[in-house]
Amino acid sequence: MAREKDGGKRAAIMAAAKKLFATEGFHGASMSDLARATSLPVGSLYTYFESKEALVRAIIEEGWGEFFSNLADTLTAVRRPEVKLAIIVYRILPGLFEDVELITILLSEGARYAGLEEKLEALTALIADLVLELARERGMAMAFPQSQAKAALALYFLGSLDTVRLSKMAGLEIPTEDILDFVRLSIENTFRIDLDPSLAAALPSK
Amino acid sequence: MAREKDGGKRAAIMAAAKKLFATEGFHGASMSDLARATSLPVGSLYTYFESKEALVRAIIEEGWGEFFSNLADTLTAVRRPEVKLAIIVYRILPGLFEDVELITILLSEGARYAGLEEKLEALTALIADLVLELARERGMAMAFPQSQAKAALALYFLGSLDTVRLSKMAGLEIPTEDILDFVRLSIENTFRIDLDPSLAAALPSK
Amino acid sequence: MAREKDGGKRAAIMAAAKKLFATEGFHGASMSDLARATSLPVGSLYTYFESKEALVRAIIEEGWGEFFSNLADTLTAVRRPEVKLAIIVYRILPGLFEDVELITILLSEGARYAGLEEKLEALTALIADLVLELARERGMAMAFPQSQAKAALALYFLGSLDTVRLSKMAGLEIPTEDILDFVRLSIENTFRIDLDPSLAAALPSK
Amino acid sequence: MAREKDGGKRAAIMAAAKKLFATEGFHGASMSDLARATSLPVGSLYTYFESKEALVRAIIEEGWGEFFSNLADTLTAVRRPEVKLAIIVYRILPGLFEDVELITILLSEGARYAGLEEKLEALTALIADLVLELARERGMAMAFPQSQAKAALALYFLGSLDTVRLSKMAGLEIPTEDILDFVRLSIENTFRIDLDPSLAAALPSK
DNA sequence: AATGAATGAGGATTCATTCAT
DNA sequence: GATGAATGAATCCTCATTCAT
Repeated sequence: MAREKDGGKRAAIMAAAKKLFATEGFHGASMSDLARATSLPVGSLYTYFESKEALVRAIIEEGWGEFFSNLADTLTAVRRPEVKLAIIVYRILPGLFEDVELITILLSEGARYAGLEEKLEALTALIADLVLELARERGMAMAFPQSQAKAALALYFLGSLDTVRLSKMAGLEIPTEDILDFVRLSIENTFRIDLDPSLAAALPSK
Repeated sequence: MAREKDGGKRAAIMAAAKKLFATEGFHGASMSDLARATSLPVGSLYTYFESKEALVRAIIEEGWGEFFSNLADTLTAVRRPEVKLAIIVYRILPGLFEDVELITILLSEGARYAGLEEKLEALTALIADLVLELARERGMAMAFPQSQAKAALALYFLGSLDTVRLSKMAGLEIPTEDILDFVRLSIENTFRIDLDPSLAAALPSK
Repeated sequence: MAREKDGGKRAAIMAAAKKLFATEGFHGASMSDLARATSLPVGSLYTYFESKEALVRAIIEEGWGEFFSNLADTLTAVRRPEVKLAIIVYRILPGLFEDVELITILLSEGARYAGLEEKLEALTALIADLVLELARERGMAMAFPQSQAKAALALYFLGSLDTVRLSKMAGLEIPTEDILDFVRLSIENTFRIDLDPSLAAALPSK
Repeated sequence: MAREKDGGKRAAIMAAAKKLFATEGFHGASMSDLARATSLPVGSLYTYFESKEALVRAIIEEGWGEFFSNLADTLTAVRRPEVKLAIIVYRILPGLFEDVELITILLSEGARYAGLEEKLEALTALIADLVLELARERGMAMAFPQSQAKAALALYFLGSLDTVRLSKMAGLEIPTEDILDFVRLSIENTFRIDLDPSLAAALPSK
């Protein structure tokens, strides 16, 4: 039997590539740089990833996948919409915001190869349901028409990602906590809801 | 006397570069591509711009400069803060949003060479004053602490830019109009103000 | 295991580069010229040498190193100073003078990258000791003050190299033998010594 | 009538080029660099010199010409050979050695275009006569056969130039004075002559 | 599977010279 | 004559990928 492809090595490559792509840019980091960073021969990179593109794609897919499945899990596992929101806002978003490297790559030229827009569509769809739920429960007329809700979501999501990115990568002085606070406050105002942190703590994290 | 450096040629190079950088990415567009696109010999590109970096820098500087001076002009030329806001929201932002190429470059790796964060700081400072003015006039307690205002502004600004970019460049289906509507509505809600389009129309555009 | 870096290829590149740099000049010979001369793709040149500069440096280092270690070996392996001189003058110098390509490069712009002056200092130091030894043994008052000895050595060394170079590369009609004869005679006169060729033949060459 | 070619401008170009070629190398200094250094438009350089090559050639020709005509003048104007030698050694050589820039260019790749070897032949011929004269007058059997005299002269001449160059341009620590002293001493020893400085002072300099 | 040398098209940039003005 | 923009071949070097070992 031939040796198995080594999962640890694959992970190591992805980790190093994530850092490199984030700091140097997709084009700024060469496969040789990556080989050096991982102390692996160039050839090996190609036994784990078909191409440089495939590598970014994998990084984005994994990062996004984790974020997205956390989100989906929460939405299905939890019943009360305000708890869903609280978990998103106190656990899932902060987790994503921690990962500046992923964010940077997500917003970079490398994302060209990863279909960011479809991911956003899926996200939008998921949240749209949550919003509907909330509106129904609270007997609210939706503050925005559906189309604006989509714009609102994209704007908030991309806006926070980009703000986090610029803060951490380019020295813009805005603490991630301020961004999160603003997002929470906006949600609370929009849905006239109270997002108590304890709501999020109630459920065990995945 | 020899031929004068041709302003039209310089502009043509910038225009072509803007399009190329936006569609192919800063690294994806080579100077040879640009030469072909402008029907100019490579060498000529370098009589007008010291380097590829200098070229993006010029594009960003020019685009941002126009946007920013429009903004600054409005803020000094107009007295009533709600009119300032209306002009920003009905004239200046739409103008900026029209220029997807600029937006794309602004958010790309090319911006690495253009100090985007300083530009954002300047923008933030300008708007912060406007917000204070508004709050004072309306006798409102500020809805957010100062720090969150900064986060809020960055988030809204970057978020709309990025949403516009993805809509127009990557097929995310969100009309620019929805984005603008959402921004207006948010402002109206935040400041309990009414941003009638006619307020903006009142003043002659620059 | 992948192919090993091929020492023969490295040597072939150096040999071809040596010839090219000597005949065309460091700037006159392009890396493409070298690729053509070696029937190797340009890229391969760079798997063996980091840059064009590194390539000249290697050539100079190797050539000088061989010359210098021959010299140093002789000085330590042999006891009698007149035998040392004889070996230098009948074996080591002629060997160096044979290598016009090396000499040409040594005296060219390429040497800018190779610290010729430090090499000369080292050479001077080595010979200075020999001269002292000789003077002491022969009970001679040194003909020159120390400082002039340094000037004398540099002048003789650089002068012979340059004369050899111009003879062989530019058609100046001075046989290498004449240059060597003159150097020998000068030494014999200076130290009132007799440099019989047989003294040099006595020792086995390295 | 058209404006005359401006001699001052031509001289200024040559002076600046001399400095640039010496410090940056012939290839290292571009015509644009030269234009900047002279505050002259590139085009003007070409109204005074047909090409970059022609420019080095002119620099070498002028520098060498001055040196050589000084030498020739002395040899014809003065009768006693020891005075000739004294003038050469106390006035002409020091003058040449002062001009490191010229020396550097003379020994550089730029000299490729200037026929250095013919110049050396001419110099050799001139000095050979002087040597013969001396030998005859002093009733000496020539210390060297004619061929070695040629080698000796080339070696001394090129050697001192190269030593001066490396001292002043590359930090080799040998004062020009030491070089000159050594040359004088060598001549005095060779021809059993006394080169009193006052011999040189006797004649008015050109 | 592992390795890392090999490849050569393509990258940004320079530069001597020309020539329209 | 003076000017300096125009030119495009040529410069050094990089890099994703392949493939012999």
